[in-house]
Amino acid sequence: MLDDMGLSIGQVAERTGLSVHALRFYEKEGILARQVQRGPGGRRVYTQQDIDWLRMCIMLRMSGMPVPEIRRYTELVRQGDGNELQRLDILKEHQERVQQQMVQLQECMDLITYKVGKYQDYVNSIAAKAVGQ
Amino acid sequence: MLDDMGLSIGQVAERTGLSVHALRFYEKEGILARQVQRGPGGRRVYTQQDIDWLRMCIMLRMSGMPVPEIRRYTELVRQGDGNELQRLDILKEHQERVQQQMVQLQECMDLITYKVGKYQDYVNSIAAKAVGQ
DNA sequence: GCTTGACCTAGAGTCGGCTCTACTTCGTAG
DNA sequence: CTACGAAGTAGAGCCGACTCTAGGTCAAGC
Repeated sequence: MLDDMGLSIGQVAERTGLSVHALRFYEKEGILARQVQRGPGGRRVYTQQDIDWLRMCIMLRMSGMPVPEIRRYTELVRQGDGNELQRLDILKEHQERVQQQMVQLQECMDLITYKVGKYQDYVNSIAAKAVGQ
Repeated sequence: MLDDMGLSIGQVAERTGLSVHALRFYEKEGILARQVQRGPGGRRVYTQQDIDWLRMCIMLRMSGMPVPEIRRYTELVRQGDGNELQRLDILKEHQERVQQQMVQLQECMDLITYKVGKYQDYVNSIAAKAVGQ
């Protein structure tokens, strides 16, 4: 174990649900807001801030933002103040896509629910017949 | 052009938004409810029913059902009456997954909306300052 | 002093879902 | 008759996002 501010890659994996492989992959892909510190033996030492950032990245990924776009966003954040408008653009664009995704998903859900209803009725009617015999 | 009940693969591609490649791929994967008919020269001839089925498959795919599971469902339908309970199970399970997906997506949306709001405020405040100068 | 386990790197492999290539066969238009 | 376009087949290739392998370092415990 490391001191209370420093977490090993294994601990971060536990806390975020990502695999250690994925964590190294994300770092290589440049989607960590700050350079990960290294401890003795070249081991990665993560902070709570890294975890917070990762959790946001996980949200972005879950909602379908591709890794390269997360990288672009990360780079803006790394560059510091002055590019908030660009960050906002990326987020708004993604928001739009997520919105569309949700609409689509709802349409699918409606169809599935309709079919489930139909099959349920049918199955029930068969069961009723069997009982009524 | 074929007579009014028969559609070529190109026409089906247009009508469904799938590529002709995807249509052949779907057929090879066994996710067409009925064997596609063949016309002169071995060309595929689709019916309106095929299109309807494809549209449903598209919905299932869009909502994340993997091809092998669509195939399982398709096989049940092809087998005909008597397995409605199994079909219902597949649909219900998928419904559950879609439901979870929607919840997750909503969570992501909430975070994104929160961030967009924050950045918007910030950007507005900068703009206001610039005007006020 | 040897094993174990968590970590390191570089790079190869996997998986799903198409997408594309190469080559052939038609039917129609010029 | 030649060319074109749309179709056919079999199978290779691609892309994204991991995931895993091989081979190595190092500290702690037996």
